[in-house]
Amino acid sequence: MAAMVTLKDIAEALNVSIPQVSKVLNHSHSTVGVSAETARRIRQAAEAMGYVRNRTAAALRTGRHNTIGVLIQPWGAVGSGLTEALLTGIAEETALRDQHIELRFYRGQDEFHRALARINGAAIDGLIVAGVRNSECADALERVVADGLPVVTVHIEAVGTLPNMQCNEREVGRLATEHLIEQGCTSIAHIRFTPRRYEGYVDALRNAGLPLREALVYGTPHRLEVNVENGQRATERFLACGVAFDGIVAESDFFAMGAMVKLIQEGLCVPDDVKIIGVDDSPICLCGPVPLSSVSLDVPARARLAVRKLLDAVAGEAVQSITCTPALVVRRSSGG
Amino acid sequence: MAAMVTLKDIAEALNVSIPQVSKVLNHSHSTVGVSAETARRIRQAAEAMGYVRNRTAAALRTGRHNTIGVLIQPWGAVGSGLTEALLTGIAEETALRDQHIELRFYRGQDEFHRALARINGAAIDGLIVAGVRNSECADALERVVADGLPVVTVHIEAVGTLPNMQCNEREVGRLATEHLIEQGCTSIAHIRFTPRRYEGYVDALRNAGLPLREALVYGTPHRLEVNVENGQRATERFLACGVAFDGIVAESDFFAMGAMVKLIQEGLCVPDDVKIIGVDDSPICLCGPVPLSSVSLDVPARARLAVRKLLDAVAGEAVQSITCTPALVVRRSSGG
DNA sequence: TTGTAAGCGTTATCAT
DNA sequence: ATGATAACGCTTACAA
Repeated sequence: MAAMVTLKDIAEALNVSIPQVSKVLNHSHSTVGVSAETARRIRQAAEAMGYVRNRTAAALRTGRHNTIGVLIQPWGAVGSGLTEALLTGIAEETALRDQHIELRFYRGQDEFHRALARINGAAIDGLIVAGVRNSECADALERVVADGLPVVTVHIEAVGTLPNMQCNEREVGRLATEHLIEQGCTSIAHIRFTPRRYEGYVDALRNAGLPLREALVYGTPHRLEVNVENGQRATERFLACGVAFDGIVAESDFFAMGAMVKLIQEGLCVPDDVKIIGVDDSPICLCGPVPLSSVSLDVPARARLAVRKLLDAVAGEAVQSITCTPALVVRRSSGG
Repeated sequence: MAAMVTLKDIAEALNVSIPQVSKVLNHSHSTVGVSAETARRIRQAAEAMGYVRNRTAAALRTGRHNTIGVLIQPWGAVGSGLTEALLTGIAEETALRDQHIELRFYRGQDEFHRALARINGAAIDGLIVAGVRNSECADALERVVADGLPVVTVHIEAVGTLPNMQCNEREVGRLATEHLIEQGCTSIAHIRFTPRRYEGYVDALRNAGLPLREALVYGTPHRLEVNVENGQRATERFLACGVAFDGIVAESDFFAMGAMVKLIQEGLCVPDDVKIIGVDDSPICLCGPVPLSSVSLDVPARARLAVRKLLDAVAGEAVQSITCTPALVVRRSSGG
């Protein structure tokens, strides 16, 4: 480890006291209590000697680490790009505000608790959590909050009293379905997984006076089953059930891609015979035979919001959940 | 901020000295110099009072932060999942070794230098960098190393003297091409971007005594052009050039997906008429009409290796670049 | 085995 | 405007 320049080194070199140097270099820009001339000399010396502030010492003294913990469960289907979107969003905002990121992943519930214990080692000012799935984890988080560490979550829906940066999930289903209706579809199938989006789908049909047909709704119970294969399987069912359809609302782009592939295999044309829309606006939307329309959950924006709100909380403000509006991303698969 | 229990609190509660408590709680498991009984009491009290070690104070004292910096340029095409694979690989290994991660992204060269300056604030023991593209950045890194902060990179090829966890890139091209040859292809096209993989492609053709045809090689000069559209465009060219072909080695899964889509549109059958293989083994391999064979660069393994080697370097060992061997992932698109 | 003392680099308080 | 002094919580020598 080479020369690690400290305040002391500069103070000695200039024959001034350490606090003087500290005030000039690290106390933002309010150079109160230091003459302009001394300040200039100090700044110059610091530059020349290559001073870089020791964050650790400052943190120990002030109790502020300028670091936020990020605890996430790899999110969405692998390949959806949601985790990456979340991280880059958080990273952008933290960089803007001169904050650092301490990252930790977890998978199951056991890992969650261990990860939480580790990351909560008094080196962060607050915590962003993505992927809290059950109230048991939420309890652990509430305890952390009670201990003085602010927490903001970025997840589908709020758990407990933790402020969550969320999307209007019902609107997701409604938006997608309404879009297909506007494009002229009158019989719309749905590949589902979560209840809210399904409700939105039902809302849209109802509002348009279209019937809801059981045979045109296919659901998978487990997260892991949100994949291309199940999109294909769902579409096979739709084709076999005898009820004609001209649109598919898939609540995941993976489902949608599977549906598209199956339809084309069967000689149908997308979007002319059947229009399709997915959810997530993931990179795979551009990988198929026809570019896939989708509903964006605007993860990067929510991530940035999470950082801002967390810093507010660190500053002592009370923060609450925020619900964002999903956005339509129209491409060829929906005939737009 | 609620009760923050310190060594002092425990020491006072038990009428022992602070160092005693420190030895028992934080000095791993070598409880030398402390009676079994005292140790037991201390551990019990710590548990009861909810002690959690103040990493910041320990770091200030010891100079060891148990934290590694991760500085990455979002990697590969968006959606390739490489960034996520890299991060989860690093995270797994660091978790195993009780290390923490400080994360920072950068995009252009300017951001690189700013990010490097920020992350190098004496709160990390070493640095993993992914995405160094030019020697100018490498110089900055070498300076950091000279200042005492070990650096390990995870990139396509080593830059300067920085130890790099890399893949045998020539082997990537060779492996993919040989696989198609083994599957019976005798006229293989190539959608290229990097020189090494192209060389591997040429090697394989040569070894098999197959001719190299200019018309069956299509390349894009810029990274950003590694996408599905250019895969389609390349395939159009191949189809139009008049030279028959029965295989395509695409050096990216995106290229490969574009090729697959185009071939099927033209009424050709994959893999019967044309076999295809990509590179990256990304999630999109499973999104098309036919599951895509690919060559895996084994990013997670290289990420874990990077952590291990970096910690070795932190411990004072000299570390050198390591070259991993790519692995074939056979799926239907190559007839395997 | 146990306790005392010093110090990591910074910031905050209080004299001067 | 400036400087002396203490303190953040922990670890390491060294003395008892």
